Amino acid sequence: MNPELFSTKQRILDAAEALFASHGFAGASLRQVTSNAQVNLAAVNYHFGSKENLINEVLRLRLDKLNADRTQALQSALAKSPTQLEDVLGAWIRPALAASANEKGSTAFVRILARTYAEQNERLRSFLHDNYGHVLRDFTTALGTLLPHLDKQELYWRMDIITGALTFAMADFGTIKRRGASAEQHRELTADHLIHFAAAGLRAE
Amino acid sequence: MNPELFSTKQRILDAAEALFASHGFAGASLRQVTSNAQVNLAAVNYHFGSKENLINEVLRLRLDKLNADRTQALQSALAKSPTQLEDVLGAWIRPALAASANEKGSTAFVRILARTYAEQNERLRSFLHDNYGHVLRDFTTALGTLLPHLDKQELYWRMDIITGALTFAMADFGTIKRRGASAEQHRELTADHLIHFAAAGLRAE
DNA sequence: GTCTATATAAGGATAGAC
DNA sequence: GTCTATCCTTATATAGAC
Repeated sequence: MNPELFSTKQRILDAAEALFASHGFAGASLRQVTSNAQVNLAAVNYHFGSKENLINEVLRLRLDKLNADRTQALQSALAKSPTQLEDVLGAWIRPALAASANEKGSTAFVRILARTYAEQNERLRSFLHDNYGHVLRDFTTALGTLLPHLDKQELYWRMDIITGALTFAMADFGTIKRRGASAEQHRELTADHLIHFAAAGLRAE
Repeated sequence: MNPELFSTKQRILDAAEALFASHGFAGASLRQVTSNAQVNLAAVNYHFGSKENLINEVLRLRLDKLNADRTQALQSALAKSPTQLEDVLGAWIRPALAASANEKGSTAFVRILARTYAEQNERLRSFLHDNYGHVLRDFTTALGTLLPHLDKQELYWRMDIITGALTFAMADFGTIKRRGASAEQHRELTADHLIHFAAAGLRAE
């Protein structure tokens, strides 16, 4: 439980996150991971038991934080009176985009997240559902009071659309070039565009 | 060049598409592919040369068709007078969703497509760009004449958002349950929701 | 074109010394 | 907790018979 930043365990997590992001879970070998982490191959099994366990740990750490950030942002948005649609959307969108800039400024985690959807791995999917399910419900409830003309089913449809666009944007999959903007500026711009677009889509009859 | 449906080559392509979709490029082995295709292991190298070539073939076949379908649908939308925003959006969205229902009714190809984005593999990325680049330009140009209040940069932003949501929907990543609807009905419903949402987002100031 | 058999490499995991 | 060495499996690819 020692939170030192450069422990063997932490170095493995960092290296695994980067490699999983760029090569996928199956495409990144434990040999690559331990080599990049500059630890011994056997250390993975010692600290995590198996590769699959390592994958779960990498995801869990990031998801816990994203969930907490979103929940807190939602509470802030709801505390304001009157609550603005754009603020609720921002509470959903901005923490997710911020997660794309971890302490190393990489987009590792979010590419992993997008990849997790693509994996269609049932274990990972239910893992995500367990982590995200109640947060999505809270947001949809909040949106429902702001958009009384939409029934619950319609709200879920639109949140699905928004989350799809967001996930795509998180992983920087788009074709938009950053030009001169810094990563932070680009992220701000992306969030603004997403919120603006999504708000219009949600307000549609 | 024999287009018989059950040739060794075709069976390999079909099996590869299904397995790549469910396990990823790295996660699906040629042994699995040839086993499912009920052909000999060596047949892959005989017909495709290497695994990477097989991957490219699987993608290329589907992309060629999607490109052609989108281009034709765009021309139909532009032929109508006056051209409707919803029609142009439909020409972008519907062929993509239709591609998710190949002759076997599976969603294999689109999961592969989503996965390709996630792979961040430069070879695959440029492959996609070469196949999609000019089609995206044509659509953006068409949208520009319908939405004169948006400059080109803004149009690309919004197309990025729409395409993100679409890619997500293609792969059926969302949380929406189909309930009683058939796959076809669900696809129609998804297209309608996407077009409706996207049109509102595009029309926003 | 399709097969068997195999070369060769890389992968996950573990045993056991330190 | 960390190392070396190694087991065992799986992988891609190819050689050569048919």
